[in-house]
Amino acid sequence: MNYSTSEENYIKAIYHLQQEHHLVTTNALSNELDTRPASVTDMLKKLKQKKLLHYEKYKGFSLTALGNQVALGIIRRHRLWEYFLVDKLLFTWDEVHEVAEELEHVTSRKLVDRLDEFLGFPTVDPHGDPIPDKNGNIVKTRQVALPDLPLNRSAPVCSVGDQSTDMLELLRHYKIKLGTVIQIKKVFRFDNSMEVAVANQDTIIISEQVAKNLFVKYEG
Amino acid sequence: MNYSTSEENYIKAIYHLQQEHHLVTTNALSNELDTRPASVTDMLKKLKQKKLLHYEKYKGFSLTALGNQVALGIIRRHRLWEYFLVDKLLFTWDEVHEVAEELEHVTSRKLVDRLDEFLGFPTVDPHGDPIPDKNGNIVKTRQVALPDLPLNRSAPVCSVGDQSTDMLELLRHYKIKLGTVIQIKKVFRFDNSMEVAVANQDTIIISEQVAKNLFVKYEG
DNA sequence: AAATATTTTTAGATTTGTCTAAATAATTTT
DNA sequence: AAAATTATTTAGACAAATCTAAAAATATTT
Repeated sequence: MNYSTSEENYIKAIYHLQQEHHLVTTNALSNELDTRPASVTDMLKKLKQKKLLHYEKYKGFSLTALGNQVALGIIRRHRLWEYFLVDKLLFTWDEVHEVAEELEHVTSRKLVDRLDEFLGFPTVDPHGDPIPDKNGNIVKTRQVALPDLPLNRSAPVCSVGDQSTDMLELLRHYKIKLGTVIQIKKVFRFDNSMEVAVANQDTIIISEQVAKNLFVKYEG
Repeated sequence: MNYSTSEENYIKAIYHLQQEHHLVTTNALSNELDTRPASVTDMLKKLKQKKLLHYEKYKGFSLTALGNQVALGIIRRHRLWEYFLVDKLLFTWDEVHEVAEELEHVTSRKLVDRLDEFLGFPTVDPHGDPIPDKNGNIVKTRQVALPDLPLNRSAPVCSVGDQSTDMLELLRHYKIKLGTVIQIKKVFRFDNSMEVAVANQDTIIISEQVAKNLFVKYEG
C-alpha cells in the first residue's frame, strides 16, 4: 500500500507520541503537527479506514500492527537519510532534520535498502536514535541522565538539560556533541564527579552538575 | 520562491518539449503529462501568474527567463540523483528515472550543492545528458545518428533505434549500453562500416546498419 | 450531582489539482 | 470562403487536506 505525505506525517507523529505517553490525544497530535483538532479527527477516520489505527470516537486511538510497521518504515528512511547527510554530505547534526523530513517520503524499497547498504548498515542516526532494519526491527532506547547510566556502558548523548552558553562552551571544550558516544569509567565518591570515556578521545573528568545535564540514549 | 510538485512537473515538461519542438502546444503537454487539456489550461494560467510563463490564450506559451531557471534547477536535481543512484547505489541506468522523479522535488539548495560536490561535480548523467551547474549553466546537446558524428569526437550513446532483441544482443556483445562513450576512428568506404572506440575497451568495427541505429548526444 | 470547563467531533467552507462536457477559436479541407 | 475538423478554453464538479464555528461528549470543580 502507498500513503500520502500527510498520512505518513500523522502516522509518524502518533508513533512518536505513543513512545512517550502511551495514551495519545487528539489535542496532543494537533499540537505536534501544528494543525487544528478538527483536521486531526478527519485524518483519524481515514487512517482507521485504512486499518492503520484503532479508533473509536471520544475513546482514543492507537496504531495497529500495520500502522506500527508503516511508522517504522518512515522512521527508517528518515534516520538513514540523516546518517547520509552527516556522514557523506558533511551536514552538522542540527541541519539534517528538515531535509530528512522531505527525503523520508520517497518510498522506493530498493532505494532505501541500497542506501542502507551503501552507508554500511548503520544502527544509530546522528542524534543517537536507533535505525530500524529492513524488517522493521528496532532497538528500544530510553533516555536517562548520565549518572543513571551503568558503569562501562557506552551510550550516545541525545540531549542537554541546561543549554546555556556556559554549558555549551564547556561541552565544546570536552568535545562532546549530540551523538557523541560516552561511557562512565569511575565515579569519585568525594564530589560525585566522574571519569568519562569520550569516543575516540582521552578520558575526561566531569562534575556532577555537568553529568546531571547530559542525557544519553540507553538501550535497555 | 517555492513551487509545488505539480508546478515543477509542468515546468520541466514544458522545458523538455521546448528543446525538441520549440513551439509547445496544450495538447502536446497534456499528452506528455498524461492529464486532460483542460487541466493544462488551468495550470498555464497559474504559471503565467507566477511569471514562469509567457502565455496568451489560443496564442501559445513559452517559459520566461525565470521559468527557464527553475526548469534547470529541477533538471539539475534530477540528473544529480540519477548519477548518485548509478554511481553510489549501483542502480542500472534503466532503474533510476522513477526514483529520481521523486527525489528531484526535494529543493534544499544546500542538499543539492553538497550532493554535487560529493559526486565530484559530474557533468553528464548516466544517460549522457548534461547536468546544469549550480548557476544553471548547461551544455546544449543534440541527438544525432552515429554516422553524423564527426570523426574522433567522443559522445555518449543516448538511444537505440531498433530495439529488437537481436540488436540488443549485439550491443551486449560490443559492451555498448546507454551512456557508453564512443568515438568514430575511421569509416571504411567499401561498406560504410566503421571503426569505433568504445570507452575503456578495445576498438571495434560495426556495420552501417548498426551505426544508423545508434544515437549519440553531440555537444554542439 | 450540578455547573463549568475542556476536549473532541460535526457541519460546512476553502484551496489545489484534477476531471467531463460543452463552448469557442483556429486550422484544414473541399 | 464555407464547412468540417481539430485544438483550446470555459463552466461546473470532485477528492484531498485543511480551516472556522458550533455542537456534543467527557472531565473537573465546586
